[in-house]
Amino acid sequence: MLKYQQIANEIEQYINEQQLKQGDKLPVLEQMMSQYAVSKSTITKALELLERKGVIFQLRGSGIFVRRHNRPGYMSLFSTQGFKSSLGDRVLTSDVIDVSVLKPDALVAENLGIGVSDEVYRVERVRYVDGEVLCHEESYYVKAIVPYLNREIVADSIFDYVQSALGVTIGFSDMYLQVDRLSEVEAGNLGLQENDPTLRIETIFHLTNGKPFDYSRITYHYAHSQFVIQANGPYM
Amino acid sequence: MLKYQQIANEIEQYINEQQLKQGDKLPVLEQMMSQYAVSKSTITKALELLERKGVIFQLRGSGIFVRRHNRPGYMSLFSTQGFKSSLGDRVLTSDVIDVSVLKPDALVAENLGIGVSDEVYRVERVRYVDGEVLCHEESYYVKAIVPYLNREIVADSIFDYVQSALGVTIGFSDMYLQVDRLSEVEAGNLGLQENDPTLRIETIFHLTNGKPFDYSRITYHYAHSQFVIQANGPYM
DNA sequence: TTGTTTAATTGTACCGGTACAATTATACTT
DNA sequence: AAGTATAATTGTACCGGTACAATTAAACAA
Repeated sequence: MLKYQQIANEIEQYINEQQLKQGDKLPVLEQMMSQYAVSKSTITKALELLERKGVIFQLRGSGIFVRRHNRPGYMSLFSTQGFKSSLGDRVLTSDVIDVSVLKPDALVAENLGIGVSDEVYRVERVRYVDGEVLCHEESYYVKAIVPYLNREIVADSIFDYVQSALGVTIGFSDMYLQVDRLSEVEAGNLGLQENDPTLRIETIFHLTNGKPFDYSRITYHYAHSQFVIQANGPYM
Repeated sequence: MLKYQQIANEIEQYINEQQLKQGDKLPVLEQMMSQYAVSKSTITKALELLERKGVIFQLRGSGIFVRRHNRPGYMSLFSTQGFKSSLGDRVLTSDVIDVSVLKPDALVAENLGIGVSDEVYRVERVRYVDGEVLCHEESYYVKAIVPYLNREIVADSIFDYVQSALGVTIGFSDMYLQVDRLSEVEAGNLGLQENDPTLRIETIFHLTNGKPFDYSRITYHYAHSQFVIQANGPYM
């Protein structure tokens, strides 16, 4: 692991351990430099990472402070790798409905940047938080990149598997959000009524080299899905 | 304006002018260094800014490439300053319903980190894109920070005013998303029916020094609001 | 042709430095 | 006490450098 990542983790851990709150001040840069025995730019890089994550904010001439939202029960939309990290002590489970290999339809192929004759894995599952329905997910993985999946892998975290076993790293993703009503079938999946409100999120996940490898459509149960986004500055 | 910001703008402009598409390669770092006559770290900083904005992605050993989503009609959730920038050629207008000074209730005070006896501006408006209802907004500004507002300012962009006239700069914001049904009153505001689906977004905007200055509640018209989020890497 | 090794390309990590602007604390007025 | 100039604190912009890992291209072998 890179130095600046490691340091970022340690600082975040320190904040949690000390139970620092919104506005609390962290040690100054120079102290951190000697504390971790690295150069200024490495510390700066670690802090920048934490700033992007929404953990701290920095104020020139003043110091480095803890930033923290204080609404429990909201999931971060950006725990790109599943929701694991932002769930706290809540338990995430999945019902796997389908894992199969097939040829994508035109829309899926388009979103994955492949041809309709290239194969994809189709995964369908319903996800629960503490036993309550969170969402229904239908996702497609490019088989050339993810050559093998099974129900065990899919029941756990697909992203963990892809990263550790296959050694591919996720680069960036485009998410499309939309509010709509549920169809009859969708309502059945979520234990709701037809025409009930829902949040639909389509996401295209790309590898670091820019190639799409996963296109997923998620419909959220409106009552059990609340999201928080911590945005930074005018430039985001 | 800072060098690296300026350069970031120029590169983005270059991409637009040349109509570069997803995956197209930009000049290599070294060439950019000489092109803009700055050091490597300044170029790096500019590129990092563009990467965060979702304009490019960088691949070590390979080059710098254009990243671009291609779905028209989706607004970026992160044009923190109103939606101006992501609207393209569509026209944003507002009906101002209320601009008044009052004492906040407990909830508003809590979110703004002030007391119930401190004054706030209350602004209520309905916003339209190309004449169609986009959302209903109710927002509260800390009067100590934004000492004056009127209907003209509010009809235009409040954020532009706050930044240019008052010289305060927006630092970061926490957004809370939730899907729900509309109440009768809300439905009236948006020209919809009671119980129709909606996306509610509460946002707390902070200055660079971490102080909240604006708390807003927006309810979106489900048919006219589609959002895109361009997320970066595992660390977001 | 197809795979394999080697070399060139290219962005990133990390170092260490100077200058400076924003904030905060201090000393000094009035 | 209350404002005002002054100095100390502190993060950020920007420079220039070395080392290296990931990618790609070139050379080579089967």
